[in-house]
Amino acid sequence: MALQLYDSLRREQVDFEPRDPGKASLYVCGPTVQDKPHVGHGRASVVFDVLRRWLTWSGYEVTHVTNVTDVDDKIILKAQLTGTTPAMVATENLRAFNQASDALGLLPVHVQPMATGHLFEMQDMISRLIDKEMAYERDGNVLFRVRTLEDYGKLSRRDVDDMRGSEDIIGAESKDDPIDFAMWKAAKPGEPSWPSPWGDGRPGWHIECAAMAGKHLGPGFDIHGGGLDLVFPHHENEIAQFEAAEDAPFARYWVHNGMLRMGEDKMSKSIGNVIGIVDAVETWGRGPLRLWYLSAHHRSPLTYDTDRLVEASAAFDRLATLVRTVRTLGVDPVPLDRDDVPAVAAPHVDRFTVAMDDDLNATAAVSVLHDAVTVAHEHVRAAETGDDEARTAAAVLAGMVVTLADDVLGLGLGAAVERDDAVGDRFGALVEHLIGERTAARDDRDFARADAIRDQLAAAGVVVEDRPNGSRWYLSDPAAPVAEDT
RNA sequence: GGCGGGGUAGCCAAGUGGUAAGGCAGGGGACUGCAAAUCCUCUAUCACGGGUUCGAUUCCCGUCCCCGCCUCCA
Repeated sequence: MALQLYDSLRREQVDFEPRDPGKASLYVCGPTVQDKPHVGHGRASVVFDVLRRWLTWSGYEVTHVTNVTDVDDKIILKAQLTGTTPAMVATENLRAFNQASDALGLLPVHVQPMATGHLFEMQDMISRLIDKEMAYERDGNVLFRVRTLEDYGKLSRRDVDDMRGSEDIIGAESKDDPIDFAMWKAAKPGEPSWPSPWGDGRPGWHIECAAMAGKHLGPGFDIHGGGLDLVFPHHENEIAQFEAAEDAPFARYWVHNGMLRMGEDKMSKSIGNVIGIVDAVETWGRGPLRLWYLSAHHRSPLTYDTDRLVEASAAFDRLATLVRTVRTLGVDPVPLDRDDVPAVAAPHVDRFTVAMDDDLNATAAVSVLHDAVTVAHEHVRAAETGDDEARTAAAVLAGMVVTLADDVLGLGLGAAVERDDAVGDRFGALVEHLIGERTAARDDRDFARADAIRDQLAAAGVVVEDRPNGSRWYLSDPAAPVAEDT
């Protein structure tokens, strides 16, 4: 059993067979840098980050490209409203986007092409379409002649005869056909523009992805991803332009992520319910946030809701607790080697693999992790009464959980626990001293003093728990607020 | 109106032609000086009505309801 993906174009789940054996190419539509990224962008980022991580785990050499749209109407408008330049708006928000990506623990993409850096490639593609008479110039604009493509609409399953057309750049009456869309837009006063065979202007949105995916990954690359809301017109038009210009298939698989909702409402600036990615990471922590992102199938809608983030935090703590508990046994979790899976871990790894291979069923995969945690805790119980074999099993299972959670799901579980070590290096002696005093008090059955010390430590953010083999401590998570917060 | 996706326990959410994972919350028990953590345990006629079938939550038809896209959007 190997990876299967649901392909939006074929409308069914199909085997993943890459263009080049052993390699996987991934193009994901990135942001238009008009504003700071919000948690909706984060969902798409995380979904495809997990896909990329799973492909890598599965042995593929992955090339991950995510573009940046750094020139468009909204960026220009934003610049006009704030009295700055489109380039400054784009640069500032691109920086915010990359900062948010780091906070989310996204693996850096291999190529981050920008529209303004690919004017030549876009103009070249447009020229070839004009030569083929599949595009035409009108008042400095260039439009794609939709009806010249027999299979236009195959991705979004739209019939050209049912389409109304839009006035994206010039009035419908000025077009040969109202449904033709702009590939090159003639310059308007005060707007950024570049020279072209058709006069100064700037590229249309859809042409950039067609040109850049083609340039960086080549015809027939493997996976094209993006939000479900991009299916039409964006992706439909990408396919149209690319396949018309190149006479070659564009992408082998189309993967789309579902939209994010804010309670009953759609996340929308006008409602004022936009949550920034960096804010969300600071509030909830990377692990809980990503666990929440993965709490629904990637094609299903997902709702941003405080209660659900609290649940995700609790679920994440359950994973972290196992790691901490295992370490109190005097052993460290043993990282999982995918090429040499220990027998105790094998059934879980197999189930995890089946789940992920099944169109990236991360929700089921997470449940496998939870099952493994339960089994590991059973081993911990036995280990605490001196069963060395059980101790080893617990360490192996905990390591498996950490490796899968971090390498594949990107939760940052190991890092969350390492933070305790970092603090321990500086203040550990102090904490240990207090715990020693508390232990002495408990031995004297002076529970009032023992509880006072525990309360004191708790006030400082140090949680003390008594285990059969002694007391342990760890930091309460600052990124796990109470339910009523926010 | 067109296209598409859904309705599974208090909540979130997988999944299967042979009575349904996991998490969170809650009840009970074990453990603990008390906690915490952990383990065990309890809680679902799978929207409604038909049909196919030995048997459907899972397939088909219909009904009701929800959501997304059809204009910019991850």
